[in-house]
Amino acid sequence: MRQWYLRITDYANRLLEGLNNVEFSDSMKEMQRNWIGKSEGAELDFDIINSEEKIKVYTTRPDTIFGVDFLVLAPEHELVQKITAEEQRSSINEYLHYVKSRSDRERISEVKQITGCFTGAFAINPFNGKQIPIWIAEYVLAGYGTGAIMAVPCGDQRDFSFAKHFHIPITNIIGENFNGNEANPTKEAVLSDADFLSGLKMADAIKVVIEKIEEKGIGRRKTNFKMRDAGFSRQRYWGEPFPVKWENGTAIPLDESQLPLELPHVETYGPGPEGEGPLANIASWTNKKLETSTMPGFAGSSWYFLRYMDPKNNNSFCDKKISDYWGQVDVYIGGTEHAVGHLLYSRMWTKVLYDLGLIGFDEPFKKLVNQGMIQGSSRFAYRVKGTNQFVSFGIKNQYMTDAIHVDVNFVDGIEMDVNAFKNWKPDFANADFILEDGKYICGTEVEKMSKSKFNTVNPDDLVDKYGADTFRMYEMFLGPIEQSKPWDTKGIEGVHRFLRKLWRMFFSDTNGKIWNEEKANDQEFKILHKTIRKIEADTENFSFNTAVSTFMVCVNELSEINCHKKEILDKLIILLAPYAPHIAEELWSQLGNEGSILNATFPAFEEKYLLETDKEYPISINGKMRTTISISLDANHPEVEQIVLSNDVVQKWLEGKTPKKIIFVKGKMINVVI
RNA sequence: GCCCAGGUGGCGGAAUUGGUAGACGCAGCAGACUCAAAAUCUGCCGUUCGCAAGGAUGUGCUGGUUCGAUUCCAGUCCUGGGCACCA
Repeated sequence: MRQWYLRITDYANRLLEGLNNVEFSDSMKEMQRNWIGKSEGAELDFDIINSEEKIKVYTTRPDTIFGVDFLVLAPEHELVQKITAEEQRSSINEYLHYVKSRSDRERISEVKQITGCFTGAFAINPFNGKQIPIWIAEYVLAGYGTGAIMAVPCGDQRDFSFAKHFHIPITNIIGENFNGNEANPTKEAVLSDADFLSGLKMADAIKVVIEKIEEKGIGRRKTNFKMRDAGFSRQRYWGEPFPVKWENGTAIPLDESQLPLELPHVETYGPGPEGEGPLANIASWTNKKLETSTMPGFAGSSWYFLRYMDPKNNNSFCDKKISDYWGQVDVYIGGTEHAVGHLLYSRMWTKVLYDLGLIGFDEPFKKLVNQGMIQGSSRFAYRVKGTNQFVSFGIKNQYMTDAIHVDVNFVDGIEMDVNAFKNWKPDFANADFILEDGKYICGTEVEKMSKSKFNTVNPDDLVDKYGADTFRMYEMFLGPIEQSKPWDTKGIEGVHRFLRKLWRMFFSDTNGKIWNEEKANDQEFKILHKTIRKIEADTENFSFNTAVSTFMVCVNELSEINCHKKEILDKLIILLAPYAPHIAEELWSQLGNEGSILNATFPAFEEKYLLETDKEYPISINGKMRTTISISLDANHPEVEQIVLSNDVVQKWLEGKTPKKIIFVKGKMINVVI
């Protein structure tokens, strides 16, 4: 069946280069780089004895040309039949039959198995005229490079194993760097017994050989990519239809006036007569000779963000003036599972649209944030083999046991409620338990949340109990957004207490309203502006866990000095609104403010409230912190030295000696070196 | 095997360019309030020696650079993730 392909390989290099201009995580960039799989090397032609044909090999290590002991073709290579010698033909055919019988799965899973077959033909090393045997083997892939390699057993482990297995003599070109027991893939060794390359370091020899190859006209510098073109048709109904019709085997694009092409109504979604998509069953469709495959899911997902900018436009996918205005997506949040799919395709489409002049940027997403997964923390009980007896975690090693997932909802921390366990499933009704210290302790493991692992926690239950704000803030408080971490329901109390404490700054349980309209003092402004600065920075950095802790510190500090002033509280709850929107909105209204807090102006940070005249300097003796001294920030080095040396603690450590040196970093620290 | 990220208290984690390690929270311990409970509040909380003051030690491990290293460098171990006969 004919299939459509997206020629993404044409963009391989630009997709690679473009990674330098986007803010993706290192691991995300690495995944894309691996997938694109750029490698630089050379193609090299080998003549074949008694044949007009040449074998083109691809190598990243042309420096090892004098260590070539054989060539290997992929079994699917087009020259295999042509060059095979008569006396080898039956063996070769047998091997080809064997390869064909093996599924991809087997080929991948039995990687270590060495198989191959000699063709009976010989090639000639273009540099020294040496005759080298030509083999075929399934470890060489038809789809990569030229489907043929030059094998250098002293430098490549697969080649080495192959040579050993088939008793092919090994040439050593790296002297004592090769020990005869395994290949050494180094580039640092100095070449020997390698003609004009002898004495050169391998890494340097690469360039020399490539120049020589091009000069002799027997090959060329060549870059290869692992990435393949992407299959772009699906034999399904749901998907954008291709605006293409077929005339005598030629695909003709529909005229723009015939667009948009919409999916026809169908009664059933069964496949077409010859395995095509469901559209092949629709006469009104096939009569027009329209393409019956549809596009895959990543077609639409590659450019939807552009359509969002201009969703009602009937003339174009998105007016350029509008995409110029909105520009790239500033922040894209998603999982790593899209690394080599959607995120690569949409980068390519954006480049295509940019090349066509239809948009003004060639990377879709400026910044990508991969949120971590909230994992489950599973609990296990240990059943003694062949019994209905369960042994506590700490003493389970005295028995042969099977671990069984236990529902986390009847385990408090790690202590299991044995009665709840008995009632859980009929099988366990008569279970008995071997306890430690009167308790049944469970084993734990962090895994994906999954019903089958009984480690799921239902957010709705928690929202019912604590409210959406608490739940939302606790999720943020758990840790850095990019990190996966296990859910721990116990910790949610802390965030809940914080919100209650916040509420008590406005209303007392006994006296009702306690917030007031008094003027705030410098100390209160200092606390507020310290908070504004930190919240602004943390929010921009997606450091939500530290932002939540900043709110806690702020409320702790304001409570300590009994601040209930609207002037301060107004600003605080505006900061809080993105983190705990419900309570912030409610308090905003309770404070008598007009309208929604969402329309309030974000408070401006003012440095002046944080200016200090003194600094509590840490004083180190030989790099170890011993005490602190409060010193004016204006003090210069000699003044500081005098203050420090007259300090009792410093005097004690000096033991009458004179310090060798006093290091003073203004506004930071002081270190006395004895 | 190759590549990437990461190893900090009982736990989740903090430490913005090398400058007071452990912020904030959970759990725990002791206490206040209460008939009691809940709620709230106070104190302690890396390890270790010490009644205390204070000292020693401490960011996976071994070295190095530095007045000073969780932070930089080299090596090594472990965990998580990705890729994998890609020549």
